[in-house]
Amino acid sequence: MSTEDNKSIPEEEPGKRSLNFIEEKIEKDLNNNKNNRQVHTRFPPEPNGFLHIGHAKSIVLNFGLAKEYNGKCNLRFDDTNPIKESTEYVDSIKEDIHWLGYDWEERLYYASDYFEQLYEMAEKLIKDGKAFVCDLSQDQIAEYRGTPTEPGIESPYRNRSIEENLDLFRRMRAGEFPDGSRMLRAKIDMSSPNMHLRDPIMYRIKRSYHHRTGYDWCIYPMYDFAHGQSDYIESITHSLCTLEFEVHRPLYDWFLDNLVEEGEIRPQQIEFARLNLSYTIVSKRKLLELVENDYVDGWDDPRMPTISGFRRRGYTPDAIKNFVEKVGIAKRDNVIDVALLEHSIREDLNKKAPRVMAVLDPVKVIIDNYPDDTTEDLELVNNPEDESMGSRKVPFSKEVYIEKKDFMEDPPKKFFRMAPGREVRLKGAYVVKCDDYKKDDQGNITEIHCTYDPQTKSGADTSGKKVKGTLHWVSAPHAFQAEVRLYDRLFNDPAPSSKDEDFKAFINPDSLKVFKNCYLEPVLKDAEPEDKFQFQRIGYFCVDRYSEKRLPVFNQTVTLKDTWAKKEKQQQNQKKKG
RNA sequence: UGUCCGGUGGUGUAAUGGCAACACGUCUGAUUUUGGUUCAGAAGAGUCCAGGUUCGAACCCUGGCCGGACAACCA
Repeated sequence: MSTEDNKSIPEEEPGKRSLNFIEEKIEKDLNNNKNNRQVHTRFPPEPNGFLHIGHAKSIVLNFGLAKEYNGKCNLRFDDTNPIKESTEYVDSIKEDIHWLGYDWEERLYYASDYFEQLYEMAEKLIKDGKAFVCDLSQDQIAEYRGTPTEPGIESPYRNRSIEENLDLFRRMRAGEFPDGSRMLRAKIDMSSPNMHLRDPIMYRIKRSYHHRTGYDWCIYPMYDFAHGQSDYIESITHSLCTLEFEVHRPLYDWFLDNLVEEGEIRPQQIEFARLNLSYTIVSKRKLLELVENDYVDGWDDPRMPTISGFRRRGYTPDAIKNFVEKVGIAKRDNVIDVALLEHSIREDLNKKAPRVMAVLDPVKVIIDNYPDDTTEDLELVNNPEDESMGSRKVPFSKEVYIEKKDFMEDPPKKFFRMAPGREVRLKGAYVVKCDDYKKDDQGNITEIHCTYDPQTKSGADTSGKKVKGTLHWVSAPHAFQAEVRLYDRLFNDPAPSSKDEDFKAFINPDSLKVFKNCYLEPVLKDAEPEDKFQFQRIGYFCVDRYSEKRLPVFNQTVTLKDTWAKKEKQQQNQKKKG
């Protein structure tokens, strides 16, 4: 560094993107030969709910950093509160992480694996005079703790002898005292401006079945006494968590100061901002509320911002990972525009999803000059973005269905679709002209009559005709019926959880629309659950996870971008205002 | 009226003492047998404010202002 006199212009390194603040910190540690130049992270979920998009950020960060720096990332379940945790959640979490494409190899751990070691550490602190058994009630504890602006006062039990503390703590473990009657506290500083340092609770008595240790324990460590030491036990070098744990860091360090042995790897906690998404809630507690009160169809409802919800909705792991990478890592509070998520899935599916035709809200079109008993097998490409995806045969006949929305009796001038006297192309087939239509008593269009121009056959057009609009369609006799579910955002408000009102007041009543009589082209009969398609001109769809062959169900992942719909909407809004 | 952490286009993220960049979104236009994709382009911040240091400050210093976190035997 000292010989850097000639200010050489820094070489442009095109492959090197700018580092986020955590990567910078890691590289600094690496340069200082800290932790034997190892990088070891962990993803530490509590198994008390399903993983959501916010966890995806943490997963991508922790596993991604390990990969980037040739290190390892553990999966550790932070299971120190048995009353909220269960193996159902453990299983779902493991499945979601694997689905995203990450692997903890043989490093699957549980904080409950360390209960015995944690207990030993607690005894050590007692013996060192740094922890004591306190008999204060819950209310008294709160009272003695003070407030953020006023210091607390010391517990009358704070100065028990080491022998008495040790005896009492052992008897706590042995089950001699009722739940809540005593606890073990760290002896730190009741007047600290940091609330977390005011003799924090280390252990509480709680008789409850634990999903892994059963009834072996009746005392359980608190998060603060478990997390840092678990990191230490696993030789974690960089312990990443979200901003709300920033105030816990002095306590994290205090325990480590008193427990870490010479020469051992000492983990450091680094905090980053959690991910917030507009129009959605990312809070396990609130998501649980939606599930328990049947606002949604379980944790994996396609409207849920859970990993399993996105999966059922048709999102891909790549889209989620790309999204999270685009969002970045920093320390300021943020709200990500849900449009960025939608952009990520469209970007991915545009490359991967085969195109098919499906009519969601059908109206019949009869091509009067087309022969009665003829079926043509038309060849359509599966994906114009990727020739290697080949092509397929699509049957065409005298009667087809098109979308009701694609016909207007009296269209505005920029409407490029079917209308009386107008010509449009049926995608991959012919140009047809609308001659006539029928209506029922309520004025609904029931039938549209057209003539086709045989010269305009797709790929062999000799007519030289240019038409503005191209419609998707399915041949009526060949179509099969399916249910299609359209999803919209679950909440109407851009920030449903930041208001004084109950977040449930912002639930969008139209977040799910079910179309039961949709007609799909024949290839879709063979589709398997989770298969993904682009329904041309509509959006991306996938076969529902629980779909059955008898009556298949397709979920809309996301719409195609639709500049026509956008213009319509803007005009409507202007009319309302004007 | 405490401690800690943050304030850069509408949103998110860069620039680490040297021309404020990239992505999403928005708006034009072209291409298109998907009103998709693709392509070309535009608008939009002078970096919360005020001082200071410096030839030069988004970046360093001082003081404000604004926002967030913290008072569960939750994590």
